[in-house]
Amino acid sequence: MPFTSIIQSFAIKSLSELYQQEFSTKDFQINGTKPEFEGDYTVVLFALVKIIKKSPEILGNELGNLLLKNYPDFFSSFNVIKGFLNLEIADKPLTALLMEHYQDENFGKTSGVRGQSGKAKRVMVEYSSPNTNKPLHLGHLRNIFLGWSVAEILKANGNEVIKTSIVNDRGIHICKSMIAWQQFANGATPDSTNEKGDHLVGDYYVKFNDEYKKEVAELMQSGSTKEQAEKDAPIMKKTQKMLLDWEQGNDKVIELWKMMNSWVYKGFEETYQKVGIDFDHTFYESNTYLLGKDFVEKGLQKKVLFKKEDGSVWIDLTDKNLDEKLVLRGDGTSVYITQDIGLAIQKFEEYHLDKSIYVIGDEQLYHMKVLKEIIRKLGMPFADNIFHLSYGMVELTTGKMKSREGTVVDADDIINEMVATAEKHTEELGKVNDFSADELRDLYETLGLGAMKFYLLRVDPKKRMIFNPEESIDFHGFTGSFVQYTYARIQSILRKVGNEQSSVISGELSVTRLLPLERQLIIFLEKYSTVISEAGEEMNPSVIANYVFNLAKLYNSFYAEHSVANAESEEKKNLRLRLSVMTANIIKSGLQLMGINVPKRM
RNA sequence: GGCCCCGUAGCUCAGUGGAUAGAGCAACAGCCUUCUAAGCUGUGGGUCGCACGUUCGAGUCGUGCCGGGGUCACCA
Repeated sequence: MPFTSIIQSFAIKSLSELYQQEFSTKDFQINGTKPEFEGDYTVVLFALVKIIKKSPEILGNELGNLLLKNYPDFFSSFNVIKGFLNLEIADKPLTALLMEHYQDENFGKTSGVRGQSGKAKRVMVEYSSPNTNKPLHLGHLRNIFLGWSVAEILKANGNEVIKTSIVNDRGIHICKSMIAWQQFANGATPDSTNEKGDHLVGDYYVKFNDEYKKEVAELMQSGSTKEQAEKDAPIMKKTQKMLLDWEQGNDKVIELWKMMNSWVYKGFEETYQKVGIDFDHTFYESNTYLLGKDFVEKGLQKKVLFKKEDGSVWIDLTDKNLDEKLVLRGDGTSVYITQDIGLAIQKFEEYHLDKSIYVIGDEQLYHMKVLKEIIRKLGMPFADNIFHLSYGMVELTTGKMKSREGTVVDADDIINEMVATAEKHTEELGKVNDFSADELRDLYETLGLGAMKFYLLRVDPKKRMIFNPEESIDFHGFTGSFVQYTYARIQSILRKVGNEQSSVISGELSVTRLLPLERQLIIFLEKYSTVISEAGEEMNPSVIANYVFNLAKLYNSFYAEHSVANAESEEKKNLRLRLSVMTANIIKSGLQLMGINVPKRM
């Protein structure tokens, strides 16, 4: 049980003893004590004043005295300032915590499935969800790292998690790349051009738009209106024809489609592997896009949906401030939301989910609200367990990224750049000159990817972020590298004392008096379980990023102040070694929840 | 225009209704013959967009306004 919960239950018991009535956790709160005051935890007394009708000073002193008397092993002292009862934890529970958990690599995590208090047990997290007409960019990376990390955090909270992606592999935009390739590529393939497949296909998507613009301009010059020109442009007509051919299963078109998509998948897979993320299952839109139609039929029967004269089907959500929304075209073909309805339901039915999470940008908030509302109106009991984990767009200092205009930060480019920057920094410092080529490559990737993932995850997901391509991502300060560096430092100490495996630190802890930085560190380490559950509750990896950074900072202060290997006594050395091992374990564990590895040396 | 999100130091961001609002970057001043200086210590820098309101107490909650963004397609 976390310290705050322990203190809370102690306080409840002592309060009941003092004032002969029942108290609950809602009657008062426990905070960490502000650094400028003496103590570790603070009971905020104001709320109790109303219940007990005594001044905060009297109340605080009565409670403090009784807590000290009832739990002399747990508390060592207290003070009351204004409405705050500050409690200092005794050294004993702190050293006991250290003894018990310093080697525990799963400290703070919940093992097994958690069943209490209605928490979801079986959770699907959908992320990445790319289109197959262009390569991944920086915005996708935010999505991917966020989704992957949230999945790991939910696992650490005791949930069973299924990671999925839906690949948008059909539709007019795919046909654009295909047409442009037919027209301009002269049969170029990834092999013949030595280009990554997703980039090759993306090039022809851009090429399509160039050509399209050109044709529209020409038509307008010979007298067409803009609107008419956009309809008449030959390349657009060919593309629309191709989409129809695809839907009718035209062999040649399907063959081309399969070939180009396979290039893209190979390219995506390469990128996923490089950044170390994975999926348990992948859905393809070409398999799911017809799914929703049955439910539209059902909705019509139930009178949840209605048909207009032209045959198009709609849902009226004006009561929810969401307007009317089209769910099926007049010609009976699906729109975006039709297939989403089908897949959303299929997910729950096939996987028996307790919760279905979609990691999608906040531009689709409206869409996801509508989706949820439609499913609710269709009478599906799980509608409330659909959760849109929305995140802000990544923008550039020069404005939005637009793949059609080529103003995107390409995922592969930025990854390579980060790894290269890590290499440059490492060479300048010259601390690992004895590493083999393989070890160096691993280290550069650990550092480069670590910096990038930390950068994208350290901010609250719902905030949009602005990336300046001129300034590369930092390796100092509030960064992945800083945290990794702290880990490497600790490994260095352990190597020095011959305990690299961290398993042969011996001796009981008999230290009677902890120094301020030592106790601060232990108390901070203890918070880790609370941090994991908060991150899970909020589905927010930045909670972990902030914690792990502050832990590293605290350890570095401790490191500068006190020697571990040459401590003033054997007892102190023992204590500090354990403290270091536990810090390293938690850094490693926390970074792993963000998909970041730790280096032994850097 | 309707609905949704954001507004905290020069910049990027933290801050479960609680004490004198905190980090990082940038600037300045110190610290490597002692466990990795990708580090540590210190200094300067704030009308928490504005105004009312709720409360013992508001950066945090409510209402209104101002500024920025998103969205409201028979696109995906």
